[in-house]
Amino acid sequence: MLGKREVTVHGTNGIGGRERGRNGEGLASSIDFGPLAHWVGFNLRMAQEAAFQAFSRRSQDVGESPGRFATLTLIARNPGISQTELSHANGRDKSSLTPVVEDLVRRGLVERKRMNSDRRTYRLNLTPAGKKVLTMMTRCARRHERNLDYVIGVRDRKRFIQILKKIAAEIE
Amino acid sequence: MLGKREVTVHGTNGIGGRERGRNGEGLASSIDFGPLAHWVGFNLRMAQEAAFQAFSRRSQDVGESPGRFATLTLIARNPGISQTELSHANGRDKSSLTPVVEDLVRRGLVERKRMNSDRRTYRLNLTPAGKKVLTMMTRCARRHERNLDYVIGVRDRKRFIQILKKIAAEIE
DNA sequence: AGCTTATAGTTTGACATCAAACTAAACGCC
DNA sequence: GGCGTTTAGTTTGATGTCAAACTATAAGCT
Repeated sequence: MLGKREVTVHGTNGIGGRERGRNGEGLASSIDFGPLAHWVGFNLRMAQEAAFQAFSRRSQDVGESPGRFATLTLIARNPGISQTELSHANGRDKSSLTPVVEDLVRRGLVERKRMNSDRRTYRLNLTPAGKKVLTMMTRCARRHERNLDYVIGVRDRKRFIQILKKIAAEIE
Repeated sequence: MLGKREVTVHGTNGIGGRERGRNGEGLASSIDFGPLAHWVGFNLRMAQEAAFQAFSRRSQDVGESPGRFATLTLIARNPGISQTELSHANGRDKSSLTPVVEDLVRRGLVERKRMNSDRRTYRLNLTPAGKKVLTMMTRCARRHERNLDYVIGVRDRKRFIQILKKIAAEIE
C-alpha cells in the first residue's frame, strides 16, 4: 500500500498541480519517494523538522528561540550544572553552548559562577527572571505537546516515546 | 518509572561519574530531564540527531555526505524533477538546494537541462555515475536501517513510521 | 617538586540551513 | 502588444551546529 503513495510533505502541498514535461515520465503532482517512504531515518528527519518548525512558530509568541528552551529547563532541574554536562544532556557539542550561555547571561536569565574547588568549570543557575521566562516557555511547550499528542493519539504515545529514547540511547 | 531516569544520551556517557559541588544539590552523574523526558519534541530531536550521526559515520565509508542521499534517491525516482519540487519533497528550502545541485553536477552525478517549454526551470536526472553512487549509498542506508530496525523491533516498526509520517504531514 | 596527561571552556573554520531580496522568464489580463 | 503579477532559481546575510585547535586549570606519577 505504500511505495507509490504521496506523503504530502508540507501540509499545504507547495508542489501544486504542476506537470513535468514528457521527459519526466508524466507524474503530475505526486512524488515517488521510493525506498525513502519505508525508511525510518528519512521519516524521522521529516517529522523532527515539522515538529521543530511548529514549535519555532509557537515560541516566537514568547520571544525566545526554540533552542533556548531545553537549555533553560535543564539548568532549572539541575542547578549548578556545568556547561559540559549541560551540552551532553542536551545532545550538543559544548562549543555550541558557549554563545548560548553567553547570551542567556547577558540577558540576565542565567547566572554563572566559577567553582572554587575546580576553577575551570562554571556552575549555571537560573535567575528569577530566567525562571519567569522558563515558565512562559513551558506553557508554550505544553500547548505544542498537546498538539503532538493529538496527532499521535494517546494510545500510542507512551510506546512512541519509548522507541525514540531507545533510538537515542542505543543506535550504533 | 520515568522522570528521574538517566537516558544515557550518547552511548559512552561522556558525563562520567562527576560530582557537582554542594551548591548543585548533590546529583552525581545522572541528569534530571524534568518534563523533557516525557515530551515528544525533545525525544524526537534526540533520536533524530543520534540516527543522523550514525548514518553520517556510515556514509563516510562511501565518501558521501548524508544529505546527498535523499536528494539522489528523489532524482532517481522522479527523473526530470525540478529543483523546487525536489526541495519540497526533501523538506528543505529551495535555496539550500542550489549549492547541493551545483556540487552534484560538478562531480558528474547529476545532469541538469533547461526545459524548452519553460526556460526558468531545470530538469534533473542522474547520470550513470550518479546511479552507481546511489547504489552504493543505498546499500549503506540499508545497513543503517537494519540497525534501526533492530533497535525498534519489527513488531512496532510499521506503526512507528506511520506516526512519524502523520507528524510530518499534520502538525500545526 | 616537576613532568605528563586529562578536563572545562573558548576560539576558529567549515557547513547546512532558512528567509528575504533579487533576476529572469512566463502568465494574464486589458 | 504591453504591464503587473507569479514562478524558478540564485544570491546574500544570519544562525546554529560540529570538529579541531587552543588556553587554563587540575590530577597523577615518579
